Amino acid sequence: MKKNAVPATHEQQQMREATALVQSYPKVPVTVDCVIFGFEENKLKVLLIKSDLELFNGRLSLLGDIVQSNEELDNAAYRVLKERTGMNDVFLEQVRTFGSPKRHPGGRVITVAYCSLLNINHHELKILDNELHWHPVASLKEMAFDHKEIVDACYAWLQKRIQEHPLGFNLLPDKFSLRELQNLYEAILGVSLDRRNFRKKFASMDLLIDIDEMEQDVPHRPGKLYKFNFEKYEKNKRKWVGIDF
Amino acid sequence: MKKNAVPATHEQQQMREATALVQSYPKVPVTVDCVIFGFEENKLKVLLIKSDLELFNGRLSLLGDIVQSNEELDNAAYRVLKERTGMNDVFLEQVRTFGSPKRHPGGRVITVAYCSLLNINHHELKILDNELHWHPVASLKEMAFDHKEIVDACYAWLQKRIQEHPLGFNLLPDKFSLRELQNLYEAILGVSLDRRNFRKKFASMDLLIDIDEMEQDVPHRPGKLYKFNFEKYEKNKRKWVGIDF
DNA sequence: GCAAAAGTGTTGTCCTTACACCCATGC
DNA sequence: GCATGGGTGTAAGGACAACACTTTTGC
Repeated sequence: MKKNAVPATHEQQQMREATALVQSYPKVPVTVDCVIFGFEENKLKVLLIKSDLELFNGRLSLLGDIVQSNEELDNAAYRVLKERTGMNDVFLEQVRTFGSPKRHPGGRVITVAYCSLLNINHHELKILDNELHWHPVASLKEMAFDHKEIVDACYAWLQKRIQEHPLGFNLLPDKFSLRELQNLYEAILGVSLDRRNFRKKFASMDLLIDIDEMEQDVPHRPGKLYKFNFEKYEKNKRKWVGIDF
Repeated sequence: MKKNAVPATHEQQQMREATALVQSYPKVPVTVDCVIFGFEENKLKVLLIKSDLELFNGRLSLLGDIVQSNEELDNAAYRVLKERTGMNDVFLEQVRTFGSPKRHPGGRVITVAYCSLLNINHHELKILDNELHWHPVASLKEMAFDHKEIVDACYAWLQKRIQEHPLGFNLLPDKFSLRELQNLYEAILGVSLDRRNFRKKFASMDLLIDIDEMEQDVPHRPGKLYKFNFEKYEKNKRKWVGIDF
């Protein structure tokens, strides 16, 4: 649509007002921090570096970065993932924003926490700067900033989400045995589950594809391997209504 | 602990580094927006104003404000609530952060969305600036900024949360009938529920206190009034483990 | 007495849980 | 042949869904 002079000027005037308003606001640096979970040796692990800041004396820190001026928050998180693991087709979801004025010793920084799940074996850690490594979640002690609190929040989020959505499969290889799947659930939820009931449960959901292959190189009877049927799940997503508290 | 000169200087040096780092970061204005839900005439409603910005030509907007330099995010949201409803003992929870670079016409503004629940009758709207009013959620059309998207996200959040936690009672008077409670659930979830099963469900939870009062001034047989037993609920919060998707 | 909503039980189905034995493989 | 985990079925109990009639009150 072609604009004539008068409304264009009026619009421009309104834009100037809006811009002036935003420029009058106090500003604060905003970062994203990624809590990247993986599963290895039957343990839930999280990808961490040693903090850059001397102040923290080598304590562990999440992978994070400043959000660039014209960058979507989600994209900033994907960028961090890409830079550190080389992957961009990874599960990622915003969890919560942490903005306590004292959380960063250098001044106020607000951070948006993202949770990400990936299969450790599929992702070579490209960059070993700052001693990038996987750490078992269960044995984390003090961390830099409020990063322990962020990890705890994401872990609680994961525990809840994994019971309601098939996120867990992002942590496993494409092909997995029911034992691996059960180990994953037991490790993340911190419970032990009845093997027969667990298998029955997944059998009744009918979301696992039997690919007619067996485990290799295990020192016992090999188990069958399965894939998760994401298409079928997406089609039949249930709308559950109930009251339960 | 008294510090001697050398470590103090070292610490100060580290602090200067940290501060310099933070000051080098790009900065962006951060706001909070409150999605304040109420329940009236068997409808879920949300508290909105008409946008200040001429650009939006009177479209509806959430209640929000800039986060002050040394303010906790939660406190900023409580402040907004207090300013508009006069109340500070209100349910409030962070839901999600919206940070698309184009969401504000005056430049980039990141906003942290909060969801809040209150009983409309207990809260006189103190300030009727900008035509502060309750609007039925079901009939919301276009809104200013991305506020429709934020309301939708908070509504979805509420639908999910109300099934797992007793949030709904924040929307009702202290004393309520089972009918009112059921109306609330039906309105929020958008379903109709079997009256007998609904009552049995709550009876079996044993979290409603029969206060031995009846409804007044209803043009039909009055129902019993109840209070919700928050203490008992807090004590017996269940740890549920199951897989369901 | 009529309109309007309150209050109340039973039954079948399904899901969950608890539980024990034989089987296939590597060593 | 033994150690290790794979694979399977059943029975009981609890939760949920479906369903209809009587009671109380205001008018």
